Amino acid sequence: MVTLKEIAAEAGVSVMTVSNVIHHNMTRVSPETAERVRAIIDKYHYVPNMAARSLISKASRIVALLLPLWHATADSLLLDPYVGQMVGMLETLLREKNYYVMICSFETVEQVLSIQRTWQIDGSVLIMPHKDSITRELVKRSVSPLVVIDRWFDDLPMNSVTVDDRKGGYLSARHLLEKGHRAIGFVGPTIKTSSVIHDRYLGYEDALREFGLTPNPKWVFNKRFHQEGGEQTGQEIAAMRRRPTAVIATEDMIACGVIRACTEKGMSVPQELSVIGFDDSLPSRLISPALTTIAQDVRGKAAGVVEILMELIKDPELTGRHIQMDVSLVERKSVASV
Amino acid sequence: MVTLKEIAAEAGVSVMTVSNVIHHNMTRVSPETAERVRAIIDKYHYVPNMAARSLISKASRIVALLLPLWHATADSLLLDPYVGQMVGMLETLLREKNYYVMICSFETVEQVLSIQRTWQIDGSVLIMPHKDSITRELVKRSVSPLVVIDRWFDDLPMNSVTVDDRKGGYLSARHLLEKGHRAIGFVGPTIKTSSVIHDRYLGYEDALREFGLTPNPKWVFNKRFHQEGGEQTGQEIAAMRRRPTAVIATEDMIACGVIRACTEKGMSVPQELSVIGFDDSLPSRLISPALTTIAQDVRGKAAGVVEILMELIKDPELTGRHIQMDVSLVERKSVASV
DNA sequence: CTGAAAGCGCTTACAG
DNA sequence: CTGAAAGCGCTTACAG
Repeated sequence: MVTLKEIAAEAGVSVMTVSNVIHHNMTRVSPETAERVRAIIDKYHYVPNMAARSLISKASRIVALLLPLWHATADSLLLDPYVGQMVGMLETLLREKNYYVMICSFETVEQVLSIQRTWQIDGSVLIMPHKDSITRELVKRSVSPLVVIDRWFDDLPMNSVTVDDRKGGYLSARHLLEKGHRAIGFVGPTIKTSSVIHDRYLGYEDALREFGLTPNPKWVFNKRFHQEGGEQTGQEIAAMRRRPTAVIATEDMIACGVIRACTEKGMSVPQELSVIGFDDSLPSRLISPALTTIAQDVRGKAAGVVEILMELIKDPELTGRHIQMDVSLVERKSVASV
Repeated sequence: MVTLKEIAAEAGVSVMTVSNVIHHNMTRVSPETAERVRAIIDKYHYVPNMAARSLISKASRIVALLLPLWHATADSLLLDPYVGQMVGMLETLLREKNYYVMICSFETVEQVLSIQRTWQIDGSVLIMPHKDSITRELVKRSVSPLVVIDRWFDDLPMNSVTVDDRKGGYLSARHLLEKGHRAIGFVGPTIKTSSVIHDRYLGYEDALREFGLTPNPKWVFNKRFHQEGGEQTGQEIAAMRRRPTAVIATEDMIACGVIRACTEKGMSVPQELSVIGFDDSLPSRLISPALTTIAQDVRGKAAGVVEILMELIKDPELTGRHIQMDVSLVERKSVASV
């Protein structure tokens, strides 16, 4: 590894001068010296030692992407196509801003704080917050600027990018209502623990109310995650005497599971059961019938996160930044008219 | 941030002594002193400054996961479910070994070298190598121990974890032959640039040969990536006068695309066209019919990568470590007998 | 068992 | 325009 000192020696100047050339402080170096130094820098492909810089600046140019370890899924959150997409987008955008990206799965807030302090992390992004209690604690205790994705608490000073979940729930339910459905179910994880799911449920209620309806509790399926949860629900629906004619799912994977299970039980989708997903993730275009779903702008969300993060890094006192992204219905083939 | 110096001051000892306590050099500290120091360390939740450590040790405890930017897909490789899974597994395993994980998408080898040097990266993993030429250059020039996934060059000193691709190709073709198929196509990206695809193709040839057959060039579809490539191919197949009765794809997403396009053109899968994928990734269980595919042990691969990496970090002179993982056929519903 | 000194590679005031 | 000095937080020999 070539160091500033060696470059300085070869150029016959002080390390200070080399440093000034690197930082383009050209008022402090004569053009001739600068050029001579620059040639040597290029010759050795000199790159600065980030550890040394970090030690002085008390910063690191590292952004930590925080991924809660979810006990329900033994494996990393990165298995989720939405998470993969989000991480990929964030990495791309952050690299453009000359930040490095560390991925950190974690179980406890203490672990996060350790990482933030040991590396003097410049900024953190919480992706797929699981339990609200942990998210709240992290918001309060994070020692680096933090942007939370998909969660917002009114009563806490925080920074966040969310999606209009209530509108998402509303749009999907209304779409079904307009197609003539009246028996509309709701499939998702427990409503209690997550405000996101709760908001989508509220939107679903809103739409029903507009048509003078209320949710039928028998058709509200909770505590169901991912594909397995969807399949379980699909089997239950297939076995019902009085079935819903349509369901909305809080996640594409759940919708896929419902469709698979119902299809296997001999029901036809969408003729006998219409299904709407949420996320517009990869699988929604892969399955047949292609899934009608609520699309969120992942690239836009990532851009919002990076924008807020850059502001926070400049001014850590800032707080209360909240970007709420719009959602839209993507009509494909999993909904029929009645 | 609490520093060693502050801890030392409060304990009334030298920084050296605190350092020894932290590193469990208990022969160099009296038990009483150690305990007193430890209490203060705990009280302040002291964590070492990695930048300072890195500066001295010329190491970083950072492993870089290198993701080539593939121009075909504008977005990051992390969109690929296999990549997400691999990154997630590697992160989990590396964290257990007290390494931190940086994700680095890159276009040029120079970019990788810069990152490795600027952070004094301890080890690197190349995921989803795209062009063999870039992979070879990286193998030659990497300034940190490098493990390549899914690619091996006999003529280069390198370290790698691969999958028995030839066997994978063989298994899928033989499965179809045993089900009575004789008109078997092959769908994948260009064979030329990638040894992986080439090996799968060779395995496909092997199986055909056992049955006295040779590939029909009209049914070998190249230059096709991901779902779009699959759909394109599916449309071509649907439009053919003489169609294959089955195809093997080099990637689940391609298989999904073929199935979708053929289904939309009114063909039924598997009755009119049997399809086998490769990877056993998420979508294979999501689509209907569920995809028969070649499964690879991603967790095992990740474990192999970490194992080799740890050896290399201990002894950078080591080379030629190559783990080849077995593959197996996962039978689901996308293959019919003729 | 304990500590003073030197130094990792860089930047930040401060002098000239 | 250029440089000598101090110091970021830690560890590594070396003394006592």
